[in-house]
Parts: sequence; C-alpha cells; structure tokens
Amino acid sequence: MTDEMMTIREMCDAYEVTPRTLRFYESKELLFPVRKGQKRLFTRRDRARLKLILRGKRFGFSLEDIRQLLDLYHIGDQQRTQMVRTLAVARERLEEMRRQHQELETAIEELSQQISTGEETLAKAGASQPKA
Amino acid sequence: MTDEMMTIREMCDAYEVTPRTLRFYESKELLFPVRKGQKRLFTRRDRARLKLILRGKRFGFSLEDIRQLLDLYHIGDQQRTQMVRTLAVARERLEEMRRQHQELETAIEELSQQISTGEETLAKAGASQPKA
DNA sequence: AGAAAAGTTGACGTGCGCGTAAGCGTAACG
DNA sequence: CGTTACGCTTACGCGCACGTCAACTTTTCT
Repeated sequence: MTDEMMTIREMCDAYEVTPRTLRFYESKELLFPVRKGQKRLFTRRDRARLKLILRGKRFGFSLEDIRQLLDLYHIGDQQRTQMVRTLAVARERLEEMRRQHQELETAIEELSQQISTGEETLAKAGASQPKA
Repeated sequence: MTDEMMTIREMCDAYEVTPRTLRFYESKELLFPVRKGQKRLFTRRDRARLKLILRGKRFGFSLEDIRQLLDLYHIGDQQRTQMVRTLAVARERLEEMRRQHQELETAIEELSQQISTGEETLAKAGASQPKA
C-alpha cells in the first residue's frame, strides 16, 4: 500500500477480479506487474490499464483487441513508423466506437418505444379487468 | 423468396452468418423457423429477431442475455402478471444500455484525446528529424 | 433416370476467458 | 518455531459460440 505498488489481493479487492484473472492478463501481456522476489506488485500504470481492460470488455472487445488498444494509450514511447501505424489503428477504432455509440442510441430508442407501447397495452387492459 | 419465407441459404447471404449459426440459434430458442417437410423456413419475425441478436452481440451481450431481451420485443402476447415483470426487466436493461452509452461516450472522448496528443507529438518530432 | 446441389441431424473439435485444484515457497503471527 | 495465510507455477477443466466433418434424405437440373 505504498500508494505506488499494490499486491495482487489489493488489486482484486479494488477492481473485483480474481487473482487468476490478473495472472491471466499478465500472461497475455495486458499487464506488467514488477516482481519483488517472486511476488507481483502492480503499479499505477497497471491499474490504469486494468481499468481500460475492464471497460473494453464491457463493450464486447476481445482481450486481443484490447491489448492493441492499450498500446494506443502510451503513444509516444515508439518509433516514428510504428507510431504512425498505431495512430491509424486508433482512428479506425475510434470510428468503430462511434458507430457502436450511434447504434446503441438507436437500440435505446427502440427498446424505449417498446416499453411505452407495452405500458399502454397494460394500462388499457388493466382499466377493465385483468383476464377476468 | 415468397418475401415472407426465406430458406437457410437466403438468410445466410442476407445476414452474413453460416447455416450452423442459424441452426445453433434455433437450438437455443432464439429463432423459430417453421418446417416445410424437413427444411427450415425463416419468417419475417425470425429476420427481425436475427437483427436484434446480431446487434446484441456487437454490444457484448451473451446469447442467453439476448434471448431474454428478445422477449421484450413481443410484449403484449403475455399474461398481465408476466407482462409487468417483463416491463420491469426491460426498464432495467434500458438503464444498463444508457449507462453503457454514457461510458462509451467517455471512452470515445478519451481515445480521441489520446490521438490528438499523439498527432502533436508526431508533428513536433517530425519537424526536425525522426530519431536522427 | 442419374448426378449434382442443398438441407438435415449427430457428434466431435476449437478458441477464448477464465475456474479450479495440486503442490510448493515464504513470510508473518501467536 | 510451528502453523496459518498468501502467493507462485503447472495443468487440466469448463461454458460459450460456433466450425467442421460424416452420413443421409430431398430437391432440382438436365
């Protein structure tokens, strides 16, 4: 709890994941905890990445998708050529997310409409008697 | 192509899925094609449901989640008690989707910001010479 | 009629995202 | 100083969402 380094358990409690999950993410090169002897210590950077991972999952991205996305967040530590490519990928991803955002809006409107219709139906049916 | 019924191949071409997928969805009670002899014929209703299934998947919902969601779209064919419950579930789902919508917006803004920063870095580095 | 095309039912295989023991090291506590 | 707790690795298992044969019936075309 040096405020800089967190043990695996502290991470689990903080983000509601299991140790297995964190080790799994490390094996997939999504996280890079440092080692104090044998034990893992997760840095602030790992915490930031984990937040992005969990968010990505909620949007339906695969871990491999997310791994690539994560690179977009330390743009600057790279060679120029690689960076150009990374930015291109990032822009594509951004477009995808915008489409998804729009589609979600449509879905919300549709479901909202269905609910309204349902409520009306219910009101009218309920006015007299429910299946008397 | 009676415009009402579609064969499995027509469905596959129309929605870019495999026969296996459609049969799988039927086995999971997400679709209910009628049978003409042995063959499946998909109705307009199946097509509407398939669209919702594919959309749900893009949002990261499981097929089981989606199966439950689909019921929300034929509200009205139910008993009153069941309908009340369905509406309640629908409202919860709607809230969840609104949260996701909001979170996606945040993510979009963040990634957008990262890209801008990256572009700046690239511009400055590119002005002189790339890693000379 | 005969062959190719399309569809059907099993049933096993596969990649992803972890769960779940098994067995071992170590460090912290009473 | 033993034991309890936490952590590590290795490895097999599992549920989901299909992919991929295999073997067979049914149309459809010529």
